[in-house]
Amino acid sequence: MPGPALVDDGKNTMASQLVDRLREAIVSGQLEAGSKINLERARGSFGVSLSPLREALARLISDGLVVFEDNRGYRVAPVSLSNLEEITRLREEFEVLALRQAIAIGTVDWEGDVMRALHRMNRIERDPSTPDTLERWEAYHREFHLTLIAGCRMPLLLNFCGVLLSLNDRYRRSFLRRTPGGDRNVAQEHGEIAQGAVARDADFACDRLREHIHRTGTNLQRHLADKLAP
Amino acid sequence: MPGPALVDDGKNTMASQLVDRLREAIVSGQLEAGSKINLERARGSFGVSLSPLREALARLISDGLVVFEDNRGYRVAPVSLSNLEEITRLREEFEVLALRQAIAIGTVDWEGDVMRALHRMNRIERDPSTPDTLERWEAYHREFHLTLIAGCRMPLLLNFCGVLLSLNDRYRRSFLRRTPGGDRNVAQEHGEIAQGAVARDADFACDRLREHIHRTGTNLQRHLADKLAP
DNA sequence: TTGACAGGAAAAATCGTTTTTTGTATCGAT
DNA sequence: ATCGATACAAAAAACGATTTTTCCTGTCAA
Repeated sequence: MPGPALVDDGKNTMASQLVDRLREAIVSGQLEAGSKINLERARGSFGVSLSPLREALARLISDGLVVFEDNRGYRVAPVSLSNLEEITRLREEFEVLALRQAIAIGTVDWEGDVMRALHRMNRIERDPSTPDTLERWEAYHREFHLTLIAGCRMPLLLNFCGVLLSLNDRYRRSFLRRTPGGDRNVAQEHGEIAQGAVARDADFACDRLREHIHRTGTNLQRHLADKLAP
Repeated sequence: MPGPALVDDGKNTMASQLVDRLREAIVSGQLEAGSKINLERARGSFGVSLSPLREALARLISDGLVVFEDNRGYRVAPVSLSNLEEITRLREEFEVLALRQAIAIGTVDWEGDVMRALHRMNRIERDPSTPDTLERWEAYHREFHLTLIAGCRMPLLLNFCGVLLSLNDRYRRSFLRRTPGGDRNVAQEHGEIAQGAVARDADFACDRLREHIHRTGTNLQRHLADKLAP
C-alpha cells in the first residue's frame, strides 16, 4: 500500500480534489464550453458520488467556469468575444495594480520567488508534439503571473486575478495549442517584466506587463473571431 | 394554496434560497465573524437537510463570506483592519473604473435606473428605533451603487463589485447601526454622484464616487480600530 | 398542418444513513 | 512530572435511495 503523504496539501476530501480536477477539465477544453454537465454521467466518469460532485461544481460557480440554473443543472460557462475582451481589460487593470503594489512593498523573498518562477518556465521546451510539456508550461506560466503579483499582500485582489487567469487560460489553451506565443518572443517579454519588477522599476515593469496582457488578448481575439466566422 | 408566481425569480431550490438567507445572516452580523458553522445545528435552525446547506455554503466561499478547510468544516470569514483596507482600496479602483465606462456607453434607460434608485433610497427615513427601515435602506443603498455602475456592460467586473459591496456592508452594518452616515451628508454625496453620472461628466462623478468610498472606508476603519483596541 | 395536452423518460434536488476524520481526554511509560 | 500513545466522542464527508421537477415525444382535436 502507498505510505502516508509527507506533506499535507490540504486537499484531502473528494470535493476539494474534484474542484481541481473539474477546473483542469474545463480550462483544458476537455469539457466543451457551454455544454451541459450531466450529473449522473459525471458521477460515473469521475468515480464519485453526487454530493461531493455537486459541492465542487458549486464552488466553481463564482470562479466563472461554471454557470448554474435552478432545476436545470450545471453547465460549462460559455465563451464569447465580449467575455474575452472583458477578461483582457480587467487583467490589465488588476494585474498592473497588483504589480505596482508588489514592487512598492514586496520583500526580498518575493524577488527570489519571481526569478525562480521565471527560470522554471523558461526551462520548459514547448514541444507541440508532446502535449505533456505544453501542459507543464501552462502550469508554470500561471505560476509566474501569480508569483509576480503575490508580493502585493492583497488577498482579495490576488483571488480576482487568479480567477481571471483561469478564464484567460481557457481561451489560450483552446487556440494556441499548436502555435504557442504566435510570432512574439514571449520569453523575452516575461524576462523584461521580471527584471523590471526585481529592479523596483514600477513604471517600466507595469508598462511591459500591460503590453504583454494586451498583446495576448488581441492575439486570442483574432483566433476566436476566425473560429466564430470562418 | 398559493397561486403560481407571476415572476420567476429563479430561486426555486432550497440551495439557492439558502445562499441568500446565509448571505443575509452573515452580512447582518447574525452569524458572528470567525465563528464555526456547525452543520448539524445550522441544519436545524434553517430547517433544511445537509446536502443543500453544504452546496449553499460552497457557493459563498468565492464570495469571501465563508472560509473552508478540509475536514474541519465551514467558518464565517473573519474580519480585520487589513481586510477592510483592501476592500476600500479595491472598491475605489473597481467602481470608479466601472462608472467611467458606464458614463461612456450607458444607455438612457440606465440614466433612468440610476435616478430611480437614488430617489427610492432617499425616500427611506433611517429611523434607528425601527431596524426595519435601516435594513430596507441598506438594500436600496446596495441597489443604488450597483445600478450606478450597471451601465458598463462588464459582467465580471459587476460581479466583483457586488462581492466587495457585500463584504463592505458587513462592516457598515456592524458599526454604523445607530449612527448612519456619521456626521457627513451622505444623501448629498449620493446625489452629486448620480447627477454627475447622468450629466455624463465622468471626471466629476468619478471623483465624487472615489471620495465617497474613501470617506466611508476611513470612517469604518476608525470604528473598527476603536472596537479592537478600546 | 398546427397547436395544445398528456404521458413517460430523464435529470435534478433532497433526504437519511454510513463511513471517515478530527479533537480530546485518559492512561501508561519513561 | 512530562511526554507519548491510545481510546472515545463529536463533527464532517460520502454514499445510496427517494422525491420532485423538467424535458421530450406522441396523440388528439381544431
